[in-house]
Amino acid sequence: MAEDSLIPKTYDPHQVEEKWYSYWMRKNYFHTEPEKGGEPFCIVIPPPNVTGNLHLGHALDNTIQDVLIRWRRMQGYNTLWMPGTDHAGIATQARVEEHLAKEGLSKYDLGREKFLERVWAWKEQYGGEIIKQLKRLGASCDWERERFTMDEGCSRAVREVFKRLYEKGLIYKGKYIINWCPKCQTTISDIEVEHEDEESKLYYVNYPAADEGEGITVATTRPETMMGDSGVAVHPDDERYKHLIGKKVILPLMNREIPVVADEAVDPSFGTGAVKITPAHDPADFEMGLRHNLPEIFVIGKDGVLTKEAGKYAGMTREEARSQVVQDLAKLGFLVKVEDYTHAVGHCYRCSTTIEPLVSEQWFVRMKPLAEPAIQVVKDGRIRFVPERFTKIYLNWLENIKDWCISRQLWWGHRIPVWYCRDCGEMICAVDEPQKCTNCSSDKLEQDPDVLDTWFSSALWPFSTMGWPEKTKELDFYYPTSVLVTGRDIIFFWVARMIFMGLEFMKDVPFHEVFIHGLILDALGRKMSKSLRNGIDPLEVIDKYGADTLRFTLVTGNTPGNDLRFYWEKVESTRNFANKVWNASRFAMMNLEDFKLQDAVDLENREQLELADRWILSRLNQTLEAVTDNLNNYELGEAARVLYEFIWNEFCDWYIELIKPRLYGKESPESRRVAQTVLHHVLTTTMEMLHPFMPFLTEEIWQHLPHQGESIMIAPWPVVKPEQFDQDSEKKMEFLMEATRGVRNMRGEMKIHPGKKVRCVVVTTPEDRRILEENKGYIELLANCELEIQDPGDPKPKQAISSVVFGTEIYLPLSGLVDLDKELARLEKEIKTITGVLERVKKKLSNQEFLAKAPPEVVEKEREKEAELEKNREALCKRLNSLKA
RNA sequence: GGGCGCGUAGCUCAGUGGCGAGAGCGCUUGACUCACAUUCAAGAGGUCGCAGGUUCGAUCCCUGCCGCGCCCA
Repeated sequence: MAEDSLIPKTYDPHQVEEKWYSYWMRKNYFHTEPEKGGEPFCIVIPPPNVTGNLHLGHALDNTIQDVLIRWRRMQGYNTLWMPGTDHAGIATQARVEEHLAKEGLSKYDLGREKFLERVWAWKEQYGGEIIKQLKRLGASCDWERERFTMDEGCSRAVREVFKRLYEKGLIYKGKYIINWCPKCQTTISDIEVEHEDEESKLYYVNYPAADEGEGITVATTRPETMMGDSGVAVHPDDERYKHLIGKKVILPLMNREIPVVADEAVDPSFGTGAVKITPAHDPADFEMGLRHNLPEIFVIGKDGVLTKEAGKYAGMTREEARSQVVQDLAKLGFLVKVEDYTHAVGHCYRCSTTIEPLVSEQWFVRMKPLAEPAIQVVKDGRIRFVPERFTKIYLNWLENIKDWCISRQLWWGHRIPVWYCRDCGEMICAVDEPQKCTNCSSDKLEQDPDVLDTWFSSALWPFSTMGWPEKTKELDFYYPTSVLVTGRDIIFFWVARMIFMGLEFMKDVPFHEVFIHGLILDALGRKMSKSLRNGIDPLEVIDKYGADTLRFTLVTGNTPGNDLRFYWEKVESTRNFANKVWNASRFAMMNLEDFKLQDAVDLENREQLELADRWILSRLNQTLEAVTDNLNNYELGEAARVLYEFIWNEFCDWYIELIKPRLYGKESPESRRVAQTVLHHVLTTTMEMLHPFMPFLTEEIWQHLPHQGESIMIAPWPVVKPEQFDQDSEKKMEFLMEATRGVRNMRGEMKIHPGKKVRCVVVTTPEDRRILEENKGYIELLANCELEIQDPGDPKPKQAISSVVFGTEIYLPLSGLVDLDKELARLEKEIKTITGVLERVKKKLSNQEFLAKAPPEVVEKEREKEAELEKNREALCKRLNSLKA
């Protein structure tokens, strides 16, 4: 039969995926309009870097989104998944610069305009790549609506937002200390600095008194900045130094007089309790400098090299200067001592270069007023984090927020919409380029050279993609979006910023829920990174195993918010699952060749259903209920697990095996028709449930089965049929399955060849006897045996091994083969374990407090357990005694 | 220093105020049974990190400790 069939024996994802994705695109299923009706369900994609490549983190993030989107679409929601890409300022510019460097060119050789042309060309060339990769993954985004953070609409939103914030006084330009990356040659914001502990030294340096009195010894980790010192600070309450406050000391090497000041920020327990103040090169010192009116002396330039202000150290790198300064201090006798010291040093998140704090003129967003409402909406529950624990991380950050430095010394990005008049110095902020100075009407205007932090534009993503500041029907219908799905690494970068921007400009939250997932780690539990070269290319996984397998692998065994290790073994076992589904369906297709939808019997007519039918329908409904509940709670991994177990264990291992005789026509045509109907119904429903997770495989199968409609992806999500829940059938089946296992177990123990049919003798209670008489065929089929039901009084076979299942005794007579001693030992062991459990149950049931305080159903359950265990133990003991006799 | 998470089978991980605590992989035994050897059947393997507490009952809730990881300062 199989040989005749055109359906391959193993599932081959390759042609299938291509075929169905283009079919879906052709049918325009991903696209939606507000007018389509239905409740809105909307997700905006976290826009990946336009010139980047898909990595496993994206694969996970987008699989989750696609599962939710496909599920809600099937449920009948008006479902919009808004796709797009991010211009990723620093990353993209750096890549193009690297590329230019290979031609021996720098961006300065080209000039700003030509350079930007090159970046756009680069974007055109590589920009589509990641979108193609998302399509390979099966992402059902509304591609007609694809956006890019630098396209006209989004750019306009950026300028509009800037202007409104500027006019409100929430954006300002100021001279402050910022984080400078000497390699990237730009500022970066506080959260873009990564702190790493480094083994370093703590240098104790003596600053002699100016007036022949007592000097002071300061401790510092950065002696190379001391040429920029403009003071020494001690804690005001520090008894050791009280008498020195207000006095002057001499800055060694520079011979400059600097004051000793008192400041609360000094930690008396650090070093000597006295610290040097370098306002131009340390954030804390900068603040102190302001408080005490100390000058900022720039000794390190933007190239990371010491400046003229540093005297003889000018031209050295920071590292060179440090060792030279230390040498000189030692030679001149100022160096008191050096200690080993470990402390956190800031590095650029992109290039890992040590950050240099610098004072410079930059643009900032005033955060306090924006943070306030963003805190409130989360506290009020108008935005909910899943898992909940991320709420605290979010709140904690916003409650301690500092102003956001938004200017970047890059060329690629949204240029700051501010112009300066060369004639009168007027500063003009405008959405569209102004022609004349608003103050003196001069036309000599020059735009600010800097661009905005990339996250400034991504913060607007939920509404800029829908046409803001225009009042569009999309904004009206889909905003606020339903849920944001993202990794926990960008809660601060992105999630928080979208929330305050949304509240400020849309007067409403950008989304109702934030679903945070963990990171994908390698098999050793390390983050995947370029430098470790431990990254896995999702496309490689798709090529080798198919997109469905990758998706299912990423989703299973993943609990919300927790990291996930990537194992090829896990991919393989998921591939096996896909193949299992394929083959179960293949079996169904082969046995439904003559089956049409109109042939289906009415499943509501329960009379014609066999026990196995009623059982699988009941299990199907339990599964559907569990899958739906889990999806509702963002427990995607659990939903997938439930499906996996239902399909493999219950549907394949038991139901399909049980209906084979009926399908092969060994029973009545009516029975065959019923089995076909149930098989078709269960498989179709299961494929529908599995579709959000494995869209390609399920579409392929669904299309092969008798079906109604054009595609599984627009089929309605199945609904629970309460009348199909069937406790009684489940209980009976459980008994029959356990009995089957009992026989199989005995066969295994006696090493009876699976092909050999054996005779078994069963002794049971009257009520179980009825169940057995009606359904013993199930056991006979699946354990390859013949059951002979005996009356309790009849003599039991001596030469036999036995098994007790829910009080029913099953004997496998084997004259001459049974090792009596072994059998006795086996029985004794079994009795011992049962007795142990039984004792615990009895103890519980004799505890008055348990009976009084435990819920009745728990007590009832314990009673049932007691009865069953008693029954089993009694049977086992009787058997033991009869063998001994 | 503060916060968060994790610690369950050899490995990777699920799980629940009431179970003889589960899965996948790995391991042992047997079978190429007409959907599937990417399979089927049977089996071994656990002090649920440690110590207290709450409770009729704790692997689960609380406290402390130990170990690992992450985030923030």
